Amino acid sequence: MPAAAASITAHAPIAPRADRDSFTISDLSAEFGVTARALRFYEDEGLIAPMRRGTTRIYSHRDRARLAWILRGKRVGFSLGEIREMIDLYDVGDGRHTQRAVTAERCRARIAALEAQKHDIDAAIAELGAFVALLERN
Amino acid sequence: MPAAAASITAHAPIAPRADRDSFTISDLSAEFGVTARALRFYEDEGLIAPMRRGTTRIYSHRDRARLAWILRGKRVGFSLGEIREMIDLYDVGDGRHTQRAVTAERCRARIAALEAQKHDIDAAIAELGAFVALLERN
DNA sequence: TGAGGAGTTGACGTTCACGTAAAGGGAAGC
DNA sequence: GCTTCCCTTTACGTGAACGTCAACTCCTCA
Repeated sequence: MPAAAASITAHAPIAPRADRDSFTISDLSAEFGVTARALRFYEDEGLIAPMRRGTTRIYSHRDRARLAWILRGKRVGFSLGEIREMIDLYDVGDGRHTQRAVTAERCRARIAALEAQKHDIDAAIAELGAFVALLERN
Repeated sequence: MPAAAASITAHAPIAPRADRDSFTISDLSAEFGVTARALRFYEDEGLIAPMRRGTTRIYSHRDRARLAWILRGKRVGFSLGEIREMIDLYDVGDGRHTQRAVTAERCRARIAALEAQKHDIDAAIAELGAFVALLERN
């Protein structure tokens, strides 16, 4: 990842944890409630690439923020392949103008899909709420 | 399914299609963009139970509305097992009082999970939107 | 009447996202 | 030195949600 690249990790909405500047695999698996196996799997799939001290993985704040983004992507229904695509979009964000236009268009498509998903969720909430009201009306 | 049971199919938000009163498996697979194999799979999993004329499946309006609910449940991230659970909740909605209280509580838990998911989606939309703005700023 | 199309039931294959077991390295503490 | 952890890789297993044949039956229509 080029140093000057616009990166999703620069805007991740998690607390920066200023108390330390690197994390082990078990730190992050405990903090985010995922297994170490999952983190290694994400690395195999090219979603994250921590530094190594020998063979041991050392996660930076950027890695930690990226992990937060990955997990949120999963929660909103993206596959790991889709999440990797979006990470790649961010990482090429400093490319040429036409490339950036394509990237922006794909982001907008993602946003539209998320809006549609919100609509589905609102419908599901409304239906469940009506059912609860029906259950409690007596 | 008891005749007097409160049913999700009574509130499904799809157009009732008054022009006909039953559907074949290929009707529904075409209308909803799923394969016939998927519909048979949902039946194997106890999510839907169309009538039969001989061996051929005949789907009613209730079946069609139920299918719409199943697919929306999938879109918002529920597994087929969870969707079946929720359908079962609806189907026992006319049970005893304590049973209804449990059902309502589980529905509220579902609603809370959906609200959290909406929050994740809003965060993802905001982040993608900020990134698009960054791409187009120049 | 026979060819085609829509439907059916198995049975096995596939992808995704990991879990799990095997086998071992390196450092800390007794 | 020995044990105990934490970490590593490699490799195979697993559950969910179907896809993909294969081998039928039934209906219809030229």
